[in-house]
Amino acid sequence: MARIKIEKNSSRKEVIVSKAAALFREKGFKAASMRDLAESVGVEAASLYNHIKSKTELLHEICFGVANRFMHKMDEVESGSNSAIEKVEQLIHFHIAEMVNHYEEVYVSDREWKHLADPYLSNFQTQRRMYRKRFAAIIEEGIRNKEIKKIDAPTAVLILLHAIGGIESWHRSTQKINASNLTDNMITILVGGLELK
Amino acid sequence: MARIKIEKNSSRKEVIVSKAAALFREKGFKAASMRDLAESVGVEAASLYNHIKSKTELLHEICFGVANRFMHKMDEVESGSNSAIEKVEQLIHFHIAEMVNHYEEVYVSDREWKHLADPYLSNFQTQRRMYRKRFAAIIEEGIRNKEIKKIDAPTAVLILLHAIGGIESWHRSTQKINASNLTDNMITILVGGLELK
DNA sequence: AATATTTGCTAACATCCGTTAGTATATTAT
DNA sequence: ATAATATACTAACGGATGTTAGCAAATATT
Repeated sequence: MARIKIEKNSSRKEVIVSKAAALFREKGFKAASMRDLAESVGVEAASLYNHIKSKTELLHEICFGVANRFMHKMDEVESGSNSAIEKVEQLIHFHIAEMVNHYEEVYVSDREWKHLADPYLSNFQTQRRMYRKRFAAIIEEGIRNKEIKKIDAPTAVLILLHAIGGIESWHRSTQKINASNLTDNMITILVGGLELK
Repeated sequence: MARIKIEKNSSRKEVIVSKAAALFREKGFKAASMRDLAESVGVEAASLYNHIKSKTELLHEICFGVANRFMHKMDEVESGSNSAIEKVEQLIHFHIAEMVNHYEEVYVSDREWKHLADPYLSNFQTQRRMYRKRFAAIIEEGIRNKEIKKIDAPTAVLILLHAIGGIESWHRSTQKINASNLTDNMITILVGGLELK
């Protein structure tokens, strides 16, 4: 009889969530079937339901796991006493690190949250909006302090977040450029701009 | 008997493709059903098949329509005699204009192309790869000319494309900032960077 | 060793999906 | 007006999907 293998400090549910993240990333939430997931876990589809309530619960776990980590980091950055530019750089660093260390979950949380069901959906959207507002507030602080150019802060936030979220293509060909180089490049471009002055 | 209303110079198929783009954007390709589409067109599901071959064909039409427009613009920009920075700005302008004028199609082409079936899938991926290479070549030209900083050109391209592709949130609240302001902001940030020097 | 609990399996369900067949009706061409 | 074509409808198909019920085996607890 097949059995879900667990590592130390991890439940069978966590194994399933992790495999689900990989599958949802590859195929999309809707296109990934519970039978696909079962195969990737090494078990029959029905057996999954001894550990989880529903397919949607898997998406909850993934999305809110990611969102909570970002919120936590935002608390930390906000309460620090660095300059606005430094705070922005801290956040960019964190986003890239999350993208590298929890690629599947972050990707799914970014692209598949639409398939959450209420009340999780509205909850998630609210959290996301909050996060962006707090990010924008940091940029506005930088503008007041004359560290940052006079730009539309919410737009800048969207640009930053989507620029970072789009490293998926890089992730596929890992050897081409490593994470540290990538981070340097991103911060150079986003903070310093393309133009050589 | 219901009948698909057409405007001047547009076939019924084009109406369906256009409605499909809106639906695929809203729900995702897999989650959008042909019965949903039929309802939005104002007709029974089976009737759609008098005009199209399959659901996937709708995705082809959308994705390659968008891809062709970008390729065409790239031809035009490449053959011009502007500086590299100017070429980059031309392309950014075009991307934003496309995002504003053909929002649903561009969005779907960006996020749902995974659900294309071969040989369309590989065809699309190749075209996309080509486009990015040509974009990167312009940036590398700018680096050689000392117009642009020494950065990793493919990374810069990904950043630019994803930054622009992420204006979806802006599009939802149209009144907040208009297209021209947005474009200015984006070019300022992406070309000039955040930092005030 | 005996019992209780966890975990997995097979089988099946109701529902939704894309699509086709066959037919009726509206429009266009003759 | 008649014929030909384009368009829409109803009905139904085969298959995939998420999930449940009921039972068997493995593991943990006593």
